[in-house]
Amino acid sequence: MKIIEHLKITPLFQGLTAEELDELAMILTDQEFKRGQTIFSEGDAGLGFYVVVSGLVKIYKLSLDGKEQILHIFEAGEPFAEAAVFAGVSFPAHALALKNSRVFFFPRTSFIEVIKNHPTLAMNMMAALSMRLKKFAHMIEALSLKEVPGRLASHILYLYDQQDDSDEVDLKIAKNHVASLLGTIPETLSRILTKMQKQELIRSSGSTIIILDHDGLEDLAAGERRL
Amino acid sequence: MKIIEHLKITPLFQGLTAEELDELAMILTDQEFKRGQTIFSEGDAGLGFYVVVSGLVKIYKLSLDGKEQILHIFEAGEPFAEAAVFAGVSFPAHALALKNSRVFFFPRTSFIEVIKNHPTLAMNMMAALSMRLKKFAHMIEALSLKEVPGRLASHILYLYDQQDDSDEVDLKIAKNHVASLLGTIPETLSRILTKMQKQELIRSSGSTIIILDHDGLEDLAAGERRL
DNA sequence: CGCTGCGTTGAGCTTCTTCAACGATCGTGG
DNA sequence: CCACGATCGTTGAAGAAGCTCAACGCAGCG
Repeated sequence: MKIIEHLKITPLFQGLTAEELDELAMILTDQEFKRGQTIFSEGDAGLGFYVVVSGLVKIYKLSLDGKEQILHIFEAGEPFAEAAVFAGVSFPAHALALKNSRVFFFPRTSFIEVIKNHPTLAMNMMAALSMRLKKFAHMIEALSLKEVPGRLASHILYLYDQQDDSDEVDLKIAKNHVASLLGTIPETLSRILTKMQKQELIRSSGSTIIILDHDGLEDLAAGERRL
Repeated sequence: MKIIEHLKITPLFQGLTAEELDELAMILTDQEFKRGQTIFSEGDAGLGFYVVVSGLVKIYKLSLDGKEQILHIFEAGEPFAEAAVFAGVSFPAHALALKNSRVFFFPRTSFIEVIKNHPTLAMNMMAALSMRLKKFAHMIEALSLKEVPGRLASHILYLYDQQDDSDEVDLKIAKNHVASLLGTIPETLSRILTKMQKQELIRSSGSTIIILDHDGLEDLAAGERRL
């Protein structure tokens, strides 16, 4: 698949003319990362941002004693590390490929030149940044106001909305990572999944969750019920 | 003080020409809120964004059982609720005036017209959104990877950096609110402040903290030490 | 076949919250 | 100016939630 084709289906670049897409294609670098490979580390100079073409990328923070908090998991079509470009700072987190991944890299200075002259792109970028902020606000709320069962229920329902149709939801990442995304540890996650099964809220096998009691999960997510 | 004067010293509007500032002045509404008054509530339609002219505004989330998590405290010159404008969604949190406050309100549609034609403003806005994201990422990291003493130490040092010069730091908001900002409750905060005093890390009287042991606080903030 | 990473379960412990009581402070109205 | 209520702040005792440590099963893969 050609570069332009990929750009065309990237939400961030919707509404751009063929010329604008060409301009972007001129400045980007096509990069490959193997599963487990680091894309950048916290503190690295933010010389540009990325768009995932294929694969899966996690953005995460580490504490001194090695505990990990995942901030994002990005799939094909999603940009990441854009904030570093505009804030003009170093990356505030680590990025690692969870699967073999292909990404486009847009160098900071060239991209700024492009975006200055293309209001549509700027509007798209502001919308993308705003959605990120909303997601983060939601995460802060979850971490501070909800207990782990609530966060998990909320996450399962979020996945359900994303992957519409059936009651069968795919976690898409290892339970390990789900724990880190929810701000807890694998042991706690495991225990809570077991409890949820005992209460007939879900059925879990491998990385597939079958939702048995929708309303029950909603109540948990809202904090109106406990396990 | 005239509206234009206020706009001129607002960081978000730095680098704009006099004509651009005039355009902005044309579309804004000048509003006053008394201490304790709600500016908007979670779920309200995001019809525009605000800039604090004077006073103090808190942005916060509430849980069902009434616990509060503060996302931001904004002072003069800072914009808030910009994300709702570009994401085109309802406000994801509540806003309330902590002191009698004056704010400028910029209606969504008019502002979008302006920003489309003024790249400098767009760049400033992207920078502002990016700084917000960075702050949120930091908050998520703190909530998930640090314990309360670490978060408090980190917050004190943050204030210290903001209010340069002396070792005397002003919390600027009630301890109540500090607790909510750090994702904990007043009781816990109080106990930890007491412990920090006993260990000669700080001296606390009212809303003023005197830093006695800088390195000790750094170590706490980094998680290399406990109380 | 054995290794490594993932997942589960149990026991004990730490941290934080909850509940309750009480003192201090501040602003307001009498 | 004082009295009052409201908000804020502190301290104690008990309980809950989640983390640590440890052991073990299981699967995938070289």
